[in-house]
Amino acid sequence: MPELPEVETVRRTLVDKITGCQIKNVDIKLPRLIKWPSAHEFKALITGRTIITLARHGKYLLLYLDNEMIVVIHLRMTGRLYYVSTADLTDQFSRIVFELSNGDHLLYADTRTLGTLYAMRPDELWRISGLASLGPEPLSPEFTKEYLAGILHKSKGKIKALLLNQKVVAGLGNIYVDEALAIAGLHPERTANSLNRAEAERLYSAINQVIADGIAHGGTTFRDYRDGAGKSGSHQNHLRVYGRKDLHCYQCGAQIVKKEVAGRGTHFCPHCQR
DNA sequence: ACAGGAACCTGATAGC
DNA sequence: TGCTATCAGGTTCCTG
Repeated sequence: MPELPEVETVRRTLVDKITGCQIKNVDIKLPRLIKWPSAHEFKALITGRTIITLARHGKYLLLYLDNEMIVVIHLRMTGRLYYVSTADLTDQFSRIVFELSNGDHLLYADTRTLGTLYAMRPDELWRISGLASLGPEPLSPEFTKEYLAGILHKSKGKIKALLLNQKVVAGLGNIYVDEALAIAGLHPERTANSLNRAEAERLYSAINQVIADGIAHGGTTFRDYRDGAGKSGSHQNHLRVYGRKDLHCYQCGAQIVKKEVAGRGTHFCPHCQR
């Protein structure tokens, strides 16, 4: 479900509400979601601690506590993290409930239960391989045209697969990759090293643009995604190709194609993207 | 290096 | 109406 713009929106809509709150208790309804340490230790480590801040790296959320511990959360496909004010705990997919000392709750809900949670000190974060190996973030100083061009040049795989790789760029997922390729006018099955300089620069700009737009619109809600206040995003109203199979391309009128590429449902305009 | 498939899960929806 | 197949915003692991 959530890609960088969705996870960042969750962070922004949550950080001010929970900073300074003490975690009075943790109700772990589904212990197997806790990947490190044991669910029992997880609960002991964070109960009674105060939340310092909420950060994000790629698609990971990092909840900093006042005892040097960091609760790391990955929402995977259907995870949702949101603030519930009046003990309104009616979510049927509620999996982990953080009870706050002010009487409110920070709720982790997850339909497919693929999400993962950890509690670690900063020097233990290397254990989360996906977090430790993240590439640069779009819109960051580390993500430069030269960096992307260099990666493209030495990669022989399909451009779609490359962009889904979190080691290459942190935070892109299936929706935003399709959208970035649409904006750049590039076919998802192009080999990465076949892009010329101008195409690489178009792709670079498209990635930054689509991520910035996604954040500005509060993320894309197709089904499950909600922000930290339980609200939907609106970027689904701005998508060019994703979810538009057989509909007409806004630019040329051709029918949008959906095809499996790199193991994922992939949408593109066969006329505009080459 | 890379491709493809399976695995981890549950539920909505499309099709018959 | 009801049953079945397919698909889903992600990541990791295994095989070829």
